[in-house]
Amino acid sequence: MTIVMRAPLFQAMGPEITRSMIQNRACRLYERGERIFQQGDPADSFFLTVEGWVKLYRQREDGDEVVVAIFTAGETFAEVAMFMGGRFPATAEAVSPARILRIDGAALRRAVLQKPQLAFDMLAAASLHLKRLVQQIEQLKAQSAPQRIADFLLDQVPAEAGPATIALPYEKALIANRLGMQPESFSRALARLRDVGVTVDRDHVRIRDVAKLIEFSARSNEDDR
Amino acid sequence: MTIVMRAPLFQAMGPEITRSMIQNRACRLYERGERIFQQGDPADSFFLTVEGWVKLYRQREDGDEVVVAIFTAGETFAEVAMFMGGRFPATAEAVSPARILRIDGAALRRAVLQKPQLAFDMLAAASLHLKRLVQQIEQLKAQSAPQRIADFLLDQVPAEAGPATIALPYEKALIANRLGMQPESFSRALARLRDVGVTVDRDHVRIRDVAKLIEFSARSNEDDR
DNA sequence: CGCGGCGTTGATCTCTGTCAATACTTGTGG
DNA sequence: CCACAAGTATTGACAGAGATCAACGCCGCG
Repeated sequence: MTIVMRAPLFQAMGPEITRSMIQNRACRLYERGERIFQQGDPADSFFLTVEGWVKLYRQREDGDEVVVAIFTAGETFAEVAMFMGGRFPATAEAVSPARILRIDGAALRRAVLQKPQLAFDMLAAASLHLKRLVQQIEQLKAQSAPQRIADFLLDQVPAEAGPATIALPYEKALIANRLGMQPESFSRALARLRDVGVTVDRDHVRIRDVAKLIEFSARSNEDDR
Repeated sequence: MTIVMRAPLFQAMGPEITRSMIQNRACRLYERGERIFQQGDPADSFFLTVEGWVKLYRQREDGDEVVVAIFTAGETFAEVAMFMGGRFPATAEAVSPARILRIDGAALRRAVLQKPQLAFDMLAAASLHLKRLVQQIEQLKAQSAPQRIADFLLDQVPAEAGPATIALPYEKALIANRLGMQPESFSRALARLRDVGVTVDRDHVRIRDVAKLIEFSARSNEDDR
């Protein structure tokens, strides 16, 4: 439960409200592939990923799935939709075995009215999500497939220069979808990154020099916060 | 000022707080092309478009502009960024002569603490913006240029069937950017919509049968709210 | 050992971006 | 009132990126 308390939302809430909110078995284990909620369901709760990976995607009429976001330990999702009390505009599904905490919307709403400071934290979460979506749009509109992959890899790496090795956190097909391309294109584009010092073995990616990859990706300034 | 009061945010605020907040000449006229704020500026206010059109875009290192959203009369923008008190992650610019109300962040923050209900309205606005961004991502990832244009046109039309005529609200190059394509592609793709009953004259678009266009666009269900 | 899921590779085709030339509109000044 | 310039839109030719379809390889598992 320590990870729960670490989420900014719960820090602000204070231990007593938190505990009252996440009492009885609200935390559940989902198998890989299991749905957490479905596009169109009434949005009466939101979620905190305690462990594992979750994909949030839109289902299109033509049967295609479009991944909008992917969450992992410590991240909350669907708060804003829940707050509106409407319906979920997307579907959430575990892409690995995942432990997920469900938080009741009505309870949170009451908490916010009691402690307005909480609203700021909700907005902080919304802000973060907005920023990520904007970033994604920017990437889709202005960057080639190899550049988007480079950005994705760089997001996984703390360092700003030197060598690094990373394990791809989930299936390549999912990464491809997240990045807005076909699995085949992902494979080819990743191979093309060999020129800038990226080599692949199974699900392990070795970057010879992070700085070089940053230069290649032409990332725009991370001039926020 | 009636349009100000109509914005959900101010409805909830009540007339007295509203008036105290938007007192002295906070409303300003911007010329076409004038910046309202710039990416990286301290985000100490947010804005309500009273009249005209505003584009919100990211400036990339390579000089490209990526339009993230476009706002018009009655819509607020940058609330969430403001609330975080950080810096604007994008630039806002008037694309037509525009009358815009600037609202002080600190004042709003105080108002929220006084009247927690306001927080819900902030979250509502955030929710709307999030939903739009998600929709945009879906379109970019899963739809061809003509389909994206079809969706754009359909957003301008209230009807669900029958004929319609619409005036494009701003320059085609801007629409093209918003839809993630080059002006040339926009021109060609729009021409290709002739097959589904769309004809263009200057900035006027005639749709012979809206239902047919909906079918073509393969829009996913608008299953929200 | 054989099967199924996942990933890669190859061939081909379509769409979109790019570069360049050409209208069309609008506003300005003679 | 006309000529011209600047901004905006369209059209053409071409190249490249990525999608699609198909085949194959790899690996884990029953």
